[in-house]
Amino acid sequence: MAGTGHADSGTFFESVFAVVQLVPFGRVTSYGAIAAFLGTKGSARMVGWAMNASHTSVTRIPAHRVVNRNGLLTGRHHFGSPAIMQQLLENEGVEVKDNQVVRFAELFWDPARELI
DNA sequence: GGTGTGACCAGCT
DNA sequence: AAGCTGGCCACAC
Repeated sequence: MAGTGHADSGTFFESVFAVVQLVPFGRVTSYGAIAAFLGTKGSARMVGWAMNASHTSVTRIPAHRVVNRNGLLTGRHHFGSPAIMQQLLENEGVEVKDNQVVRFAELFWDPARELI
């Protein structure tokens, strides 16, 4: 309580973290999909903002599996190095080219469709 | 307590 | 066709 620094103080963040952690290995999802799954459709920005706090969470969040609707690695700059996100994705077998996930439609993991 | 911002999305010009 | 603005909600100062 008294969120003085504990990022887990918020429910929304925990929900986002939980969904991201549920993303299978070698799969990717989008901010809007998570937002829609949480019921806050249109608030995809909050998901991205939650990801920003993901590194504050004690739990390791595979934020590299979260990309924008176009499959573009928009948040690559927030990993400390712009190449880390792509490196992590390629490490999982996800091919990335031009900061974009190849076969994004096939690797796309929708929580509202597969998680249920 | 109000204002600003943010790793987006979709629509309008 | 392409660029930009608005809108959405939650967190920090």
